[in-house]
Amino acid sequence: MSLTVQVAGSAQTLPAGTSYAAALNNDKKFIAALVNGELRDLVSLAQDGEVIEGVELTSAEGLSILRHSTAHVMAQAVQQIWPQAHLGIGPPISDGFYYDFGNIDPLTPEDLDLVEKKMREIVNAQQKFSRRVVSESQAKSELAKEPFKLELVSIKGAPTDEVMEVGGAELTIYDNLDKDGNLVWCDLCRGPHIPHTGLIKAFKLMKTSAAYWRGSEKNPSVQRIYGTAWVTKEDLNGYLYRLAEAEKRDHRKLGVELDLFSFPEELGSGLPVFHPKGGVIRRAMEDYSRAMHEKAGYEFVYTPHITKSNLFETSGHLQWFADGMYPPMKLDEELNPDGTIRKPGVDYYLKPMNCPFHNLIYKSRGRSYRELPLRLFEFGSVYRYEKSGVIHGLTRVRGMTQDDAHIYCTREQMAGELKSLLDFVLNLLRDYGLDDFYLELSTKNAEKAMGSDADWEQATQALSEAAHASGLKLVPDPGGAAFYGPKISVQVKDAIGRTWQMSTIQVDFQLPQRFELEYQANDGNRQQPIMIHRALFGSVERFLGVLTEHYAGAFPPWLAPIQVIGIPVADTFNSYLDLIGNQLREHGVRVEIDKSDERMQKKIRNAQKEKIPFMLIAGEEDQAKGAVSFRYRDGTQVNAVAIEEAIRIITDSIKDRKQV
RNA sequence: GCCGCCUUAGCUCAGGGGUAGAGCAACGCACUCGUAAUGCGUAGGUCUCGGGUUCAAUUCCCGAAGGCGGCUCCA
Repeated sequence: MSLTVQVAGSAQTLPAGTSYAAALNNDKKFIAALVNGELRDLVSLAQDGEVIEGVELTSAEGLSILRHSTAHVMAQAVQQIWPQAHLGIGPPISDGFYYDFGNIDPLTPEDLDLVEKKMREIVNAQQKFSRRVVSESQAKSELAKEPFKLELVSIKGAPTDEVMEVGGAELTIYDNLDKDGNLVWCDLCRGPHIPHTGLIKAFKLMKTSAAYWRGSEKNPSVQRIYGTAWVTKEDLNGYLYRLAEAEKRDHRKLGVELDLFSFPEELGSGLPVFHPKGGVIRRAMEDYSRAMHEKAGYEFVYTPHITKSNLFETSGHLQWFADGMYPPMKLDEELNPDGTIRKPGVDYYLKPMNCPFHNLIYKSRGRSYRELPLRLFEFGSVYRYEKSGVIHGLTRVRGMTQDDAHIYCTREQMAGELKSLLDFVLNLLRDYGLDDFYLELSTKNAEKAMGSDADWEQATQALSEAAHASGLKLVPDPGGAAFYGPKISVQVKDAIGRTWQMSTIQVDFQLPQRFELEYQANDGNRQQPIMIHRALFGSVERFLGVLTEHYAGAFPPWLAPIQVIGIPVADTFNSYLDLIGNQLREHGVRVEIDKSDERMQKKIRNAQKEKIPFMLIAGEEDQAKGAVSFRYRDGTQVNAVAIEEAIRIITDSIKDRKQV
């Protein structure tokens, strides 16, 4: 009997019992097969009618398989060292893999070295990965000592994609066999795997941490070990180099080095202060944002940072968001001499969101349909009581300023408003130098939502249409919405490919109801407006943090704290540079002249470390020609530029918000 | 909030039961120089904070605060 299959696009007839490896000509570059769109081991047997393609180690799928197999090697090593350790799950992740273990003490860096050493032995032993289909009862008896695996076997009925140990039609165990075919170790796993461990040429264990079993706080903790694996040592080194580069961009580090901001311990966790240089950047960002909002028809409002609790009762925040709020301040309580309450106090809360305040502005008088859309904008400071473990530099803080606006419009206006809003958002982000985006659509979380399904449906639909109209990639985020409505968030990729959630646009039918917002329609009836919540920076703090990392601290001139530094070849040229500096200042340029006692070389080094966009160097030759010499941050120099030309170059780059 | 690790001068880091060191930065003096570090000198620390053990704690133990890496969560 023979099989007819498609191999790499061409029809072939093969004898029954042919493995995928053989079907693929035993080509060593393949480490797995893609069969009818599903990944399989090479040693599995081809079936009639299948469409077969080879998977190379260097492909995305190949790398995932390599990393998954490396996770198995690590688990084997861990169990060889600590036999009592229970196996959790061990999937590949971007750039690497992890494996979770129960019943094991937290690992030290020395422990990791030990595991790595054991892993090398396993790799050198070239163990084969051998797949074996088992029945549920067989699996349960073989895995009697693995409580987590038993749990996975019993949830197999409802397989989830993220648990790759089980899933698909059958349960499988992968045996690791030594050169003589003896069983060394085995693990419940869906597979596929690389043919043998010898293919693992470059790996490294990166870090350990605790994690919750199956991702839920309610479950027990497991110890997670993260590792990375690559096809070659060069790839591994390249990855480690990229990590080191990313670390150099860390805004927390640059914030200190460039004297931009700090987190004084005295203030408490997650509460930043901005130093003068950080303040310049922040003001430049905010000023430009204000100007653009003004042009786009927004009106500016101001609201206080605290309020009596009834506002947040009306808005529903105390019902749905209390965990994220600072506890209340109780004021004005009066007691009788016996200690009983004579006059109850009032709770005041720091505000976690600006929307209720803007609603009060809307409600301050009757509104006409002629006023809609009404766009209220505020740089609003909000405070959220974030759990201590989640605070992270400027990207996750407890006190922040949102560039927050609320748009009140009619149902008919909503779709158009959303489209133009998305356009406005993306253009503004581009002006700040971010131009690689995708969108995420966060929809209703059944456990944490108020309002009718129909309203949610309509709001989600409108957002979805606006998103599609933008032409950007749209990723669904089921259950990710806030309690009052669905949202689109703009995910921004930075210069080294990391994504950040920045802007959010949310449609809200609920708060207008809860606040009983109204407008008078052209037919004289009273109607309820729809509210759109939106923030472009997300928070000014986070945006500044992301920009710092995006630019690695080398801000474009329009944002740079010091735009130009004058460096004299010797101090006799100080006054000549002062002349140029004063002209630049008249154009509003932030310029300093370095008149310190240092040598010129040292001044250049200092300016370089401060990442100042323009160094203007002047000595005898320049002065004689009425010129200056440019040095840029990348080391290039342009000598003998006439003063007028120099001023034009600098002011143009600032005006155009160009990077230099 | 959970798990682990960390906290010594402004920064980066040595050190270690008998109250401390380096480099850079700061300050002073000399040097006046053409594209990433001139030389010499001076000053700077309740060793994060609070308890405990000890004749003696910055060092060992406990707790807190802050930080870092994850988990969970999120602008």
